[in-house]
Amino acid sequence: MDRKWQEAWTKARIFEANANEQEKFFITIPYPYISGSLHIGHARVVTEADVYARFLRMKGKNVLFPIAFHISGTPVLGISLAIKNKDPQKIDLYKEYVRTYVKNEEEVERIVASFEDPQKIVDFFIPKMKDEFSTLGLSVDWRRSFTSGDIEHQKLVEWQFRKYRKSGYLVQGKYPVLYSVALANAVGEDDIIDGDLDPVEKQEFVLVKFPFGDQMLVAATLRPETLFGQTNVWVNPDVTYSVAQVGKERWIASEECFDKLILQEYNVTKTGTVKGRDLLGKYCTAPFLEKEIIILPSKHCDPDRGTGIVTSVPSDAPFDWMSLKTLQDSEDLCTEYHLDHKEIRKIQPIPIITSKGYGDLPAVTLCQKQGITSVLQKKELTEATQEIYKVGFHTGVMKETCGQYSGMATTKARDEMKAALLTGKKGAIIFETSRPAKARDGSKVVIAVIDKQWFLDFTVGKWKEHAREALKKMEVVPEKYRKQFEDTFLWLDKRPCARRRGLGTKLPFDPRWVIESLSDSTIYMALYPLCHLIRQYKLQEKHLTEDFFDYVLLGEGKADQCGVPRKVLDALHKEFSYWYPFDHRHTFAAHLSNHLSFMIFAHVAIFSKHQWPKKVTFHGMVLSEGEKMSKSKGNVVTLLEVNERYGADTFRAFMCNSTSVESTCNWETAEVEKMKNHLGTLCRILESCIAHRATGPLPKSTLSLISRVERITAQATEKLAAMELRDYATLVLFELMNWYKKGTRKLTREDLARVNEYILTRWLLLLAPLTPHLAEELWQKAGKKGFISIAAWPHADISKINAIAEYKEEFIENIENDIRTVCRLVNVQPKEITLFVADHWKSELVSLVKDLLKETHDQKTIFNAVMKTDLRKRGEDVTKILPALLKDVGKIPTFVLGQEDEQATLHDACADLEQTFGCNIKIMMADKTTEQKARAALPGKPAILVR
RNA sequence: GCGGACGUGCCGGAGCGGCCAAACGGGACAGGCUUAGGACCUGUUGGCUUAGUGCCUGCGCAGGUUCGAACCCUGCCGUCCGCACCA
Repeated sequence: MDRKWQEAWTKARIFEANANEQEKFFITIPYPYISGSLHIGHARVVTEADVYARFLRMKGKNVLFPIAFHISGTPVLGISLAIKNKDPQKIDLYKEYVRTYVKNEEEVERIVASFEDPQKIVDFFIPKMKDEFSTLGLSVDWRRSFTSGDIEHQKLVEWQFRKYRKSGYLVQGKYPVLYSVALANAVGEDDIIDGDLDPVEKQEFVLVKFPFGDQMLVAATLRPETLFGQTNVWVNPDVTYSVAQVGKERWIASEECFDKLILQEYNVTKTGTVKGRDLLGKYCTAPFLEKEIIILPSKHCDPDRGTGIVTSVPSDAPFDWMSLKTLQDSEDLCTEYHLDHKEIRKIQPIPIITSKGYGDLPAVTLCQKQGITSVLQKKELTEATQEIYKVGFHTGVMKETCGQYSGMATTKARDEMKAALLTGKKGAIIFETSRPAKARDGSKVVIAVIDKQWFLDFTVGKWKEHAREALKKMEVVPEKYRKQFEDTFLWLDKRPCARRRGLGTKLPFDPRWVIESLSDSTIYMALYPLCHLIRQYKLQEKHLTEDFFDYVLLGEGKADQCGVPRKVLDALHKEFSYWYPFDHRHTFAAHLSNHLSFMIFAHVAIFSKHQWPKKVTFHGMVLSEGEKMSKSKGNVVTLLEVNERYGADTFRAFMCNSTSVESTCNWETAEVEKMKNHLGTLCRILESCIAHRATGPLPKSTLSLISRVERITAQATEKLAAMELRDYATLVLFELMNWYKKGTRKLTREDLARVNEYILTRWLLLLAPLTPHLAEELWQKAGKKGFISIAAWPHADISKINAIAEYKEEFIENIENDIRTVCRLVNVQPKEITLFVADHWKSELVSLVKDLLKETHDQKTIFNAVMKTDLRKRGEDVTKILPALLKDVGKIPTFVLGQEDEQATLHDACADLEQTFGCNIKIMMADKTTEQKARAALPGKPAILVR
């Protein structure tokens, strides 16, 4: 059934939107990146956008909902490289993908082999992705689809970057990246073994230079603020260090270190070596202290970490403290290294930082506390180091031993001391990975500094100011994300925007660089109004010049210079002006700090104010059976599976009904099955409505049902307009059904048929955005003309909303429940039930109190006010009732019907109640009986006597 | 570390100062319908309470503000998300 309607829609082209006189609505979602089969994560955003788009279309808007595809970046390239390199895993994986579409094994082989060419991957998967998306029943205008590799897109991006450059937003500079020497390339998280599980970060070490004769001993530290506590320098006695000319200086450091420095834009010439052992016992000059300190042995200096030389701060570094202690406690060890044991024993830790609860010598204190007695307790030492770092760094204050930095917070001292080292040429910077890491080919990952990296500099000029202005005017749903935008805008600084590899658009003025994939996808929505027309008019690459885009998008520039007839340009400009800006972008919340923010920046950089984004909405993530979807867990649910097992409507209904748009959706097969089941029931009910219809006046007993239907219509409309899809779905899938069942239970066949006639169209229309296939099918079965997908959204007849009728129904229901409670408590099968309607004066009292409550909740005030009226005559009773009433205002009925109406309502329901309880039911006025029980009656709560 | 969000019944999840023992959905239990199963219908599903439509306890934990708090404030505990060159 799904396929049938999808084809019918395509054939009738009802979702192809063109500029016209109608009010437009242009909704977009992030174009998906090709990565094999689409799964329910991809499907969430499009489904939600589609429900909304369908609603607005039915509301009479000219809705454009397009989808394009993103192919930029390294992943697609990575696939083709892997296949070129005959990577068996990747080949198998892609064979499997292809097999889902192609049955002939030879053909599968041929297709996968062709993937050596990345374009072939794109060519193969794009149509499949469109098909897979289509199985969801999307109301997408596919004519306007393109990929980020298409020439139209590339030309647009080139135009965008030329604009950036003219505005001074593009700058060049040095930049550290994760790098593999063997691959001679930068590597991303995906390229690193376990890069996703244990991310590799870039750490900045400060190199500290120790004058040592005419050379410099170079140590590396993460904590320059501790340098006043230096007592000695550690070198590894078993390591042979290198000596190298670095600029005008001669440095001593590990060979590995120099290799890294070479990659980090240092001018290094290795000139010789020196054994660690030979440095022991000698002295070098410590920066800040400006005095000689001794060089001592430590086997824990790793030549592949920093420089392989470590400056020792035993007061704050547990490793240093234990190393020092080992040496001090062992005369033999000193003798082995030809050190004067007495001298070594004189070395004392220097207190430098006071931090909460650790005293002056946190390393000493903590080692004692944790029972650390040996340098070999590596794990404990590392933990202790981290703890001191955390506490010392965030709560610490520099002591009087720290010269001009005394009294300063450690965080501040750190920055200032680092700066002092750098400006005084006593220090430098080296980048290290936060953990040892290997690329997928096994090669070591280090950090390289790229020179002349292109950046987008968000801090230039009024860029941020404009972005904030755009944000201010933009609708953000949920509103709580606005603050997150503001915060993001604050820390956005310079962003590298080009790489040396990957698919995408080349920088027009520096074609060695490819524009990075998040930077090339910030204004592509501007192509949706145009792309199919550019193709229709057969415009070529040579036409898509700066002038072309200037004119079509901005209405400025020299229109005659691009070789496109003015008429065509005007047609394009007109279409563009009609649609742009987009009215709504629906996105994953995780995209906020990058894609969405860049999108806003790009728009304010390129477009004028009236073309800035109008609205952004966010959805939550999708879990599968309570867990993140991943191939390794095997819980990825593809759209192909969804289509096979459940069909589009079940998917849509589940997705929208299971959770609110902004929350996490948990896909649980058992729950989805239930939804499928429910839709089956719903379908049967609607079919019986179709089969059994008649025109004619509706009986009085359906007043409340009609009221509810109208109310639900109004609510559904409201919820949809606010994109509160869960509430909408619950209303039309469940509430409407429940009220229908309840409200039609006791109707005659004839009345039922009339209700059916009334409700059927309404119900189908309300369902149409959510379950379009089901709605379309039943619409046709009911003999309605045209597609329900483009039928007019129903108006709620507010005048039929009858709160009193609804209340009366609840009133009777409450009585039923109360009678049941009483019967259960008394434990009798009732033979006769008497209902006593409360006295007239009680209605007066409750009405009065209800009014008074609008003003105050103060018991005294209310009591006094009541006593001023005629009710004073009932003073004693009032004193009894009032406190109870005020204690729980829930007891006060929504409407005070009054004695007459209450009695009449009970009379109307009497027959039903008698049937329900299988006994005779008497209704009496409480003031017309001597029965004690009757005195308990309250408005809305008749007293009940069971016999 | 920085920034943000969340914590409600057997479960998913509403509620965002009074109408809350808590919408809606699901599960479980009991009954009806049925050859049976499914579907469907009815009732029950925190504790106490056998003349009663009530009372008590309860919305992560501990306090506070208020006539009144799941909802506001403070602290604590726990869970999740984002932090850029990655799509």
